[in-house]
Amino acid sequence: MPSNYHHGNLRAELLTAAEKKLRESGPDQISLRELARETGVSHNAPHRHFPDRQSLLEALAVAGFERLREEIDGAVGGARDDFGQRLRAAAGAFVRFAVDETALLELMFSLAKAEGAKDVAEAADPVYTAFADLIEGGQESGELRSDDPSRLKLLMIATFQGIASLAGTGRVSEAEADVLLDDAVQLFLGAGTIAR
Amino acid sequence: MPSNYHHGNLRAELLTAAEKKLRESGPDQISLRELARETGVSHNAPHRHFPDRQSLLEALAVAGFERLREEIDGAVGGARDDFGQRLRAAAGAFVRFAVDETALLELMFSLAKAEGAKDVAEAADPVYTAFADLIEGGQESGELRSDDPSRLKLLMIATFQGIASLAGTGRVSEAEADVLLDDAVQLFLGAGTIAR
DNA sequence: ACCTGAACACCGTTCAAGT
DNA sequence: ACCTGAACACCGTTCAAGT
Repeated sequence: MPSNYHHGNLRAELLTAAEKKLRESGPDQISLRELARETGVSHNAPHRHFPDRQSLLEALAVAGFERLREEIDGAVGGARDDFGQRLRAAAGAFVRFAVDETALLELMFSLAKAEGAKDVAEAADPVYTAFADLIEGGQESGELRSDDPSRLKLLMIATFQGIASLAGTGRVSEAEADVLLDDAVQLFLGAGTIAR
Repeated sequence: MPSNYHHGNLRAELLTAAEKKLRESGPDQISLRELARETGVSHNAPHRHFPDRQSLLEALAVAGFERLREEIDGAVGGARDDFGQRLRAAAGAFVRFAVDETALLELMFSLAKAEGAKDVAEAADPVYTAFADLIEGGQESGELRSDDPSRLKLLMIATFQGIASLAGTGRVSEAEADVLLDDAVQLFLGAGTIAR
């Protein structure tokens, strides 16, 4: 039953190969035909799993958001039961992802806003929700001030997003990003000055 | 002297057409052959100005950074002679650019980090320098605390970058981005709480 | 359902040639 | 210097066909 009809997980194999290519050479270098060649199927076999090139990219983005979500959740779960620690862990996981998977994250954000890619936007949602829930929890427990919850929440997300962007594009090193994250969390927790 | 050899500003015309295409359809839809067709030259004429597709994209990014720099400088110059106002104006110009030229800014950042594109990285530098100089000026005049200049500076740049990213990808509206900018500036100026 | 093979239009890039 | 025209290899996409 190995059957010349391939193993049945062609879709997964294509995605893995595409992710590798994305990491090494960027999204422009992802070619359906080349992926098919590498996977040992006809140039047309991928079409059954991904109707066009765009849908392959979207699938990559969806999987990326799912993985990012898992890593944020994992980091939060592994942190001490203290709001500052959990927030720091979540943001740290985000920045780590931005450094390790720069091209993928770029693709993810790029498609999440694209008109056509509804599924990508849906996959992106839980990531923002994860941050939002965490922050709202801190506000409810009083660990974070809550003069205007939604504004503070957005500002925090923006800041983490910005640090991830700087780190992802190499404008700050990972060590500098860690310091930035510490400073940002401390600032938001209202600990006073930014730098000790 | 109109000469069938085209007008002499083929390069500029190609860039303009490419920018339009980028805005309307994204970078993937930029095709040298199509630009040549639209401009009324042979499919090979662009090659004299841009040796390959990548160099056209890099030229777009370089021009983009130059324009962004000009708009930031213009905004700062037009603001009141008060650090908070000038900072707010600079960040506002940045966010406006992110909203109006989302695809271009995405391309700019993407190429500024790319290994090969040294000229793009060089064009990007003045933009960061503009923010850095502004912030350092505020620290020197005492309008901005300076416990640790470089850390605060990076955190501010990251925050503005994040707000621009949220606004550019449509995750916040332009009005929300304005509020975010106000909050961020107020926070950094140490005015106390984030929300009044 | 899943894959193959041929065909079409398009693209980037290169080369030889024209003015 | 700047542009043309032909040629090459590659690509995404579609269609008819095989199992």
